[in-house]
Amino acid sequence: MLTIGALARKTGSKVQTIRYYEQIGLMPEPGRTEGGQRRYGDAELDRLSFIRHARQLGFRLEAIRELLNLSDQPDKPCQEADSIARRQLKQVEQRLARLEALRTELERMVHECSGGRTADCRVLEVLRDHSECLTDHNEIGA
Amino acid sequence: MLTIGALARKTGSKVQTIRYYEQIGLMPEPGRTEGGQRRYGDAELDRLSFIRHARQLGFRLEAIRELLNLSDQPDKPCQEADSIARRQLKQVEQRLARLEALRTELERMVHECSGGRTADCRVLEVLRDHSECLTDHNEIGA
DNA sequence: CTTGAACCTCCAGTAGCTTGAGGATGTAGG
DNA sequence: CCTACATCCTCAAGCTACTGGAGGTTCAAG
Repeated sequence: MLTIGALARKTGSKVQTIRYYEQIGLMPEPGRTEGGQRRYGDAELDRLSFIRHARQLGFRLEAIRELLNLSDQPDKPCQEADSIARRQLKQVEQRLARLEALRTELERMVHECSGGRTADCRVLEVLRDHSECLTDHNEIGA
Repeated sequence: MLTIGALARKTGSKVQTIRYYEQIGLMPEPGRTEGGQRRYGDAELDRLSFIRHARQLGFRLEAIRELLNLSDQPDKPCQEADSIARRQLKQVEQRLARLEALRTELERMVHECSGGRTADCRVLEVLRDHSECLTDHNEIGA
């Protein structure tokens, strides 16, 4: 039986985050000691690991909730899980493209700022001047 | 003279976002019509473009605030702007690395899910099983 | 039995907006 | 000049995914 702190250490989460997950119904209400402290078993460790891992992969909590529901019903076709992953992949690729453009621009900014005065500084120019923009002007994603 | 809606269209922002920026002091209070509607000139258009662009480059509003303060005092050395950009570049490179690992993992998930039942689905397996994780288990960054 | 780390609940705050209610303004067409 | 209606206004609350703190209790070691 694990305390909440031990569970946090094992999964790399924070204690408050676990309580938050419980609050929003992503983690179940665990057993308690006489004194009211939470105690966790292996099922909860697995579940939280799943959540942690999915979060690190960029899944939103709602998507994770869907995935957890799916994995509770193993006889359903997995199309749904697949499409969630596909959606995720698409978003990741968009973010990558934007970040790569951003890196290029920032590298240029840093290289061209050679320690002059602000008035000559490319860092500010690049941000001021739209025509030098290498990125497309779409939404900034979540 | 631009209405707030026209300014929004020109910069690709939303009307409410512009009002929000005004509220937090990132945009100045503009002139108003007799009836109380906001009217913007070129200075505001430039400033908002700057903000939009910087946001798309991943700068936080606080960093943007710093940059705007800098660009209001063009006689200062630009070291400060440079160091902001450098900080940003470092973060971007970290995010890129994480996202690339993520893409690999998601691609694997999507390719290996061959339309079976949920119980056989790699998407859920990969998320369940830590040993298959290709990403490092660090913080998910903002 | 004491000590101190770890636990508890509840509440507020964070970023960066977004949405909605309920009402006023501005402008184009008739 | 008047009407319609898109756009504007303010204010307030809501969103995601946590994080931090206050103030108090429990647990395990020594």
